[in-house]
This record gives sequence, C-alpha cells and structure tokens, in this order.
Amino acid sequence: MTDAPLDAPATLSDIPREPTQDGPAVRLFLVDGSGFIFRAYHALPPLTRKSDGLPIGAISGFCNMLWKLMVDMKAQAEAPTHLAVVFDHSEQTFRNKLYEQYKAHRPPPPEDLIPQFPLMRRATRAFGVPCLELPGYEADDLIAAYACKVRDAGGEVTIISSDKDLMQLVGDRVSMLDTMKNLKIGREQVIEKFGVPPEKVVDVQALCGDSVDNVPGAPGIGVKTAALLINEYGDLDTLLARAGEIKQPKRRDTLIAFADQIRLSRELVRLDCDTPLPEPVDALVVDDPNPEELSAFLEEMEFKSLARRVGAGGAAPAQVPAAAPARPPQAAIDVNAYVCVRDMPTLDAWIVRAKAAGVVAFDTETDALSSANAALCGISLAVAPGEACYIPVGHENESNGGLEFEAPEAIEQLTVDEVVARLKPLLEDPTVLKVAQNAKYDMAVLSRHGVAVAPIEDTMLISYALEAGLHKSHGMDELSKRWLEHEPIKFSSVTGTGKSQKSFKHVPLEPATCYAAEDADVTLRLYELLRPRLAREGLLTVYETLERGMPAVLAQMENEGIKVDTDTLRKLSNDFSVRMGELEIEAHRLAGRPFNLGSPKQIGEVLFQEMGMASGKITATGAASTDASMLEDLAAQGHELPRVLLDWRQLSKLKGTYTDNLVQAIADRTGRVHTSYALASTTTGRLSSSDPNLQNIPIRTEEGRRIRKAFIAEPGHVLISADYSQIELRILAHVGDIPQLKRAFAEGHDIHAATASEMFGVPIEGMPAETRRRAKAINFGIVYGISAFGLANQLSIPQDEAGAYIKTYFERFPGIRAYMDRTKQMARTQGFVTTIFGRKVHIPAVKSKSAAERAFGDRAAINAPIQGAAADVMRRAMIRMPAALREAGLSTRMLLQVHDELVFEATEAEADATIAVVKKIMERAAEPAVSLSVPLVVEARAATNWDDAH
DNA sequence: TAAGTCACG
DNA sequence: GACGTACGTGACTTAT
Repeated sequence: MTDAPLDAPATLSDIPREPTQDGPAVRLFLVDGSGFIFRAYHALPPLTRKSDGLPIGAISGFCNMLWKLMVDMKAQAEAPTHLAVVFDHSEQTFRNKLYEQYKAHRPPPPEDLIPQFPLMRRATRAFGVPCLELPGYEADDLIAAYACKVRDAGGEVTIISSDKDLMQLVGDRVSMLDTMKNLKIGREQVIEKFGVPPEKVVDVQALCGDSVDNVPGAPGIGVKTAALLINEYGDLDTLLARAGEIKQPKRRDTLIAFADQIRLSRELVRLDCDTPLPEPVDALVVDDPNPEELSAFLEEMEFKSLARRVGAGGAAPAQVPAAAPARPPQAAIDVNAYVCVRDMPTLDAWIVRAKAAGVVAFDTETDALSSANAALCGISLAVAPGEACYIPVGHENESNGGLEFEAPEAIEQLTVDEVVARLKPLLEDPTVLKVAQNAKYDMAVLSRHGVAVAPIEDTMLISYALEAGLHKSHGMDELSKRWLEHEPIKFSSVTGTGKSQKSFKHVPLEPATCYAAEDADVTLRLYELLRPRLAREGLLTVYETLERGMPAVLAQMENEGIKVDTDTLRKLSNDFSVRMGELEIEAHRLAGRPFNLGSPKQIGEVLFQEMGMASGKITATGAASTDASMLEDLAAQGHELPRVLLDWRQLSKLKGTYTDNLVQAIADRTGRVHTSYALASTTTGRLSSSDPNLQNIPIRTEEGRRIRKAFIAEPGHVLISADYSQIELRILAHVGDIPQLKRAFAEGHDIHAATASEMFGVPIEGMPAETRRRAKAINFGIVYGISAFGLANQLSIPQDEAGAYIKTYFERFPGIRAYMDRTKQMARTQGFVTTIFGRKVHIPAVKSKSAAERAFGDRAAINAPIQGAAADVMRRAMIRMPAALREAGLSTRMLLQVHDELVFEATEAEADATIAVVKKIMERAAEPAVSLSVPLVVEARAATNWDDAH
C-alpha cells in the first residue's frame, strides 16, 4: 500500500451542497500549497510507488489532505464557493532584491521531496482545483492579494495554513484554518500568539525577525518584547521615532542602531494586497473533480485506497453508499418514457443534447444476429439516465406471405442514409464520448455505413477488465441485473421465439422503442457505475491498453472475413462421406450388428458388453469412456474395431464441423466467411471465435490440413500467417525467472531439447526423440499446473515415474516452484491472480469447500498469468497493427487471430513488406509496458492457402 | 439441455 | 490430508 494512513472522509456525493455563486457573497478557501506538502512530508513515512520506487509519501498525504478538505468544506453549513491552492514560484522574489540574505540559509528540501513538487500541481488540477502561482512572488503574497480582494468586496476568506507569516491577514472576514490540528485561527488566536492584533503582527515580526526565513529584525528582541513595545507605542513607526524614550538602555540602543534593518524586515514580512492576480476570482469557483482525470491520476500514483474513497463519491453519481439507502441512485428505469424519433428536427434536438452532455450511449438494432449479414433497423441513444430515444430506419410491416392484394402500408420513419449522415459527425466527434455495450458489434455495423465511431468505451469490456473470471457473462442483461437490479426487456419477448420468431425490423415501433432505447439507457447507467471502478481498482491501464482498442480492430477483421474454396470443401465432404460409409460397413461387420457409430453409448455396449473388451476409465456420469485415448489403448491391444471407430470419428468430425458448415457459413454479401470474436468470454484474456469458430481449424493431421488448405487468398494475393514461437514458455521463463530457459531462448536453442538436456544431463546432439518428447510434455504440463497424474496420462507412463520427472524439473528450475507457490498463494489470499501487464483473473474456485475444486483453482491460477500474458501481448500487437500497416503504406488486411497467430491477406507485391512490419510489431508488442527478459520471436510466411503459410 | 467427444492454442 | 487430475475454448451428435 502506498496510501497515506491519514484520516480521510468517506464521500462527497452524499453531502448536501450549497449552490455555488448564489448571491454576491464569495466564500473563498485558499490553500497554502507548500504548507500542505511540508506537513504531509513530515507526517508520513517515506512511501514509494510500488511500480518504480518514485517517492510519493508527501504527495499521498497532500492528496488525502486536499480530498478531506474538499469533503469537509461541503459539509459546512455555509460551504465555500471558491477554492484554490496557492504555490510558491521557484524563482527569486522581489524580497531577494530587498535583502539578498532573505531565506538564504534555508536548507534545501529533502531529496525525496523534490520530485514530488511538480506532482502537487498535477494532483491539485486532478482534483479539479485551480492552482495559483506567479513568478517573482511567494504563495503568501498571492494569498494576501486574493484575501484582500475578496474581503474588500464583502466576501469571506479562509486561509488553509498555520504559517504565522499569514496571520497578519486575519481580520473580520479573513480567518485561518489549521486543518492538521483542526484549529481555527481568528483574531483571538493571533493575539494569543503575537500579543498584538493581526494588523500589528507585521510590526512585531519586523522587530523580532525570523531566523528560518533569515529576516534579521532587531537583535535580542523576541516576540514578547516586541509585542510589549508595540502595545506601548502603538505601532512600529511611532516606536522607532520615539526609541530614545525607551527606559531599558539595551533595547533603546538596539532600536536606534538597527532602525533601518527593522524597517527592512518589515518590508520583508509585509504581505502586499496589490500583488497582481494571475486568475480572476471568478475562475476559482468550486467544481467537482473530473472523475476520469482524477481516477487516472490516482491510479498513476497507485493510491489505491484514496482512489477507492474518491471513486465511491463524486465520480460515481449512480453509486449510493450504504449510508443513504432510502434514495434510489437514479430515476427508476421506465421504458415508456423513451422517445421514438421519426422526424429530422427531433433527431437534431437529440444530437444537440448528446453534444452538450459530452457522453452518449448508443446501440444499434439489426435484422440478424451475426453482424456479418446484419442490416441496420435502428439506432438508440441515451444522453442521461432515463433519457433515451430510438431512431427506426429499417422497420417494415410484416408481409402476410404475399396474401394481401396491396403492398403493406409503409412505416413512417427516417431513412437509413439521412440518419446515418446526421449521426456520423456526432459518432465521430472527438469531443463526444460514445458508450456501447459490446461496441464491436455496433462498430462493425456502422463501419459498413462509413461511420468510424470514436472515441468509444465499452461497458462489457469495463466489466471484463474488472471481473474476468467472476462471472460467466458480461452481457448486458446480466450486468443490468447485477448492478442496476433491473431486468431489461428480453429480445425474445419483442421478437418472439422459435418458429414464430420475427426479425427486429418487423417489430412494431412502440415495443421496438422500449426495447432499444432501454438498452442505451442501461448502457449509460452501467457506464457511470462501472467506469470509475477501473481507476479505483487499478485497472484503468489494463482497460485502456488491452481492451479499449480491440472492438475497432475486431470489427474490421470480422467485416473483412476470409475466402474459402467451396469446391475443395465440397470435394472433401464427398470424399469423407464415401470413406465414412465404408468404415461404417466395416464397423457393423466387426460388431456383428448395426449400431450408431456416433453414439458413445452404443459403442460402449458393443465394445465392453458384447465384445468383452476391458473398459478403462469412466466418464463423469459413470459410463465407460470411449474417447480417443481409450480406443487407442484397445487398438494397441490388438482389437480391430476401435481403430475403425477412430478413423470414422475423425472423418465425422471433420465433415460435420468443418467441410459442410464452412460452405454454409459463406456470407452472401461478401462471398467470404466471417467469424465472430468474443472479447469477454474467457477468463484469461484470450479471445474466442464462433459462428463459425475459426480458431480450431484442423492442422494436426493430414486429413485435417486438407480443410485448412481450403482457406485461400484472393487472386493476386497471399495469406500470411505470423505466429509467436513458444510464447507461453517464454513468458514462463520470464515470470519464473529461469536462467537456463532464458539462456536457451536468448541463444535460439530448441527449448524442449534444452529442457531435456538440463533435466537428464544428456547432450542435445544425438538426443533420442523420446527424451525430447518427454521434456516437451513436461514443459506444457508446467504451464497447465502440472500433476503427476496428468503427466503420466499424457506420456502413458506410470504415475510415480511422472512424479520423479516433476521432482527433477523443480530441482533443476527452482524458480518455477517459487512462481507456482507465490501464484497459488496470491490466488488463495486475494481470489485473483494478475498477468505481468496487470490483467486481473479472478479464480473463485480456490476458495471452494471442495478440495478437488480448490486443486482445480490452483492449476487455473498457475496457468492464467501465463496464458493471460500471452493474450495480453497479442492484444497489444493487434491494437497497434492497423496503424503500423497504414503507416508503412500497405493495403494488407488482418483477417484472423488464433491465440498466438495472426493471419493477413496481402497483395503478392506487398507480402515481403507486410511480413517485416508484422514481425516487428508482434515481436515488440510487450514494450514499453513490460521489458521481457526473453526475446519474443515471430515466424511468418506467405502462401496462397492457410496450410502452406505455416 | 446435458453429456460426451474432439477440433484448436 | 484428501481430493480428483493437466490450462483455455466452441461445435457437433446423441440421448434425455
């Protein structure tokens, strides 16, 4: 923890606030910035920022004190209307011209305080408070000038300081406040300290001087004597004029001898009301901090607990602390309050409101589920909680199957083109933040209408950055129920389900408006609720660098699609059918009866009951397993049928999952296959691909590769596959700090052979293939959270032998053990683990009552930082890729991502240049956030089909 | 809708 | 010390 253990208040938002600038009376708070930071510095232990050791003790205290002040201020019956923090300017001041020695003997500030000075100003601005400073003047001069100005205009001033030099300013409407001691300093307190009222403090100070500031004063005269003299003679000028009357010879002589020095001292301590004002008083009006700026700053400083407190307050209007349960956070969601926009003036009015708000949530409705073919039905906007509209553009009356004689009456709505044209400037306006739930979908749809939505935030990804692993879904319905305690209208309830389900374009405008506008409304509410948590929970950087840029990139990839060779796939499908038929006949012959080869249950009956083969392991439900490894075992025992079943299964899988369906998946619009990537479906940060899944296209078998060959480039183009070599093991070597592995990677050795060599003490040259295979299995096992059982299973060796390997591995690479132990520890104590890029992966299973589930959680915890970091690296590369290609003048398109591989389509002419750019971006993707201690290596190749590009 | 299986990293 | 057992996905088929 880097936070100051200072007492800080709970929240801002629940404290009633006076309207600012209401009436003429200005109530100004002026904070003495230097005073604040010196007190913070001395009050706190020397804290440093965890990530880089930057000293931040003073700035932490400063922030806590400032925040506490802001909260306390608002709690006052007559809350201040104006607030500023005043700083010394580091240059020489006019006092040095008067007296060279002024403040000359002051020791330099402590070394670890120096780097914190500039941060004070940033902190102040981050809290939304004006900073005041002026070259040639001290903070005290500015404080005096503002205090005089406001006081003379009939306002009130409170100076937040305990500096005695400022006490001369105290008066009827000017007081001081020592926030550390919670003391108000008024006229009485000044008299107590100086023995004179505030207006005579300067005279006393001129006499007694100040050793700290090197104000000379009169030698031998202290505060008591000075006050006595001033009270006796009325003021300094009178005293000096009548010095000869003083009875005590020493005092008399001193005052006469040092009269000039005393007058000089008075000039040095006197604060001048005529100091120019760098900002008008009006500029100091109290304002709430910009939550984003403040969050970003606090996160950068790594002030977690303050960020939490701050975020719980003003930044999140929707979040109500437990203290105020009676008041609902926002107006309840009322779907009947939404507006259906069907004319231009109304649309324009909403656009104006969105611009004024600076933030607009939006959602697109389309006539299909997958974005590849979807046409726009309408767009909804939300400009404030509860204030949302729906703009239909593509709704139609449902035809009655052509039974009517006349065409159905057209629906009165704006056209797609005019609405898009009108919304485009808003959606692309850099000063208006757009918010969407699963922005990728909306961006894909809109990009087909020539709209590049930016800047954009995604509530789904915010939830994912915050809580990956805690929930299966980060979909809007779940988020709404989870955070707003509101169940949105179900899509199926407006479209119907099953056979009678209709396209959204056929939904009547009234229910369509309720449904669509509610989505935008909910999205905006979720945004206001979740977004402040990012900074508060230290995940802003993760979100900004690993999540936020992805929707645009993926939308583009999905829209691009990839070409597949229909003929090849059809031929394959036929070929597979024929061979499956042959295998089926053979299987029935061997079984002695027909049975369904696709039914594990029937296979079990045939193999284990009728043919009497020994059943091995059982499935979760207690049935005898017939999976591939089981069938392999039986085949190895000399049985014929299992081999036939294995062959049939392979072909069945390939045909059913790939050949037939890929052809079906070709979109009419483009003639290409468009997958859909899920950004928030895995726990580790990986993507997933579906409809169709293009991340599991076969490659491991010869038959399978024939399918991969059907993924092709357009004529005159090539596909380029670029994949990270051993990225997970490289990350393991880095996080586990394994010198041998790091060296092997640095020198470009075969990592599995090097592992085997290290473990078994055999040279790499002439190493038996089996030895390397075992090391390879162990390396993979480690990444998965190894167990003797799992390794034994994988290698088909006895469990104790596998256990011995693991033991040897840990002895040779003790860093791995340490990594595993600390990772498990972290998971168990915090409930989550993190990647080197800061991504959080929650592992709730580690807290389970079941030992089995806990063990499962342990393994997931070991794997997540490795798999997750690899995913982080890939995301960074992907986000940077489009600009890098563009800047290189290349027209190359990124098409697919398969975890550690990217697939591009380039013209033949641009292939080589593309490979160079792609390799560079991918290999440097970790930088500058993380400096890996192993090189990242990318292998890239171009060919006309995907298989040959490997 | 669950279970079993298997394609991928 | 017992507990099931490599990590992360999606899609298909059968069976309920």
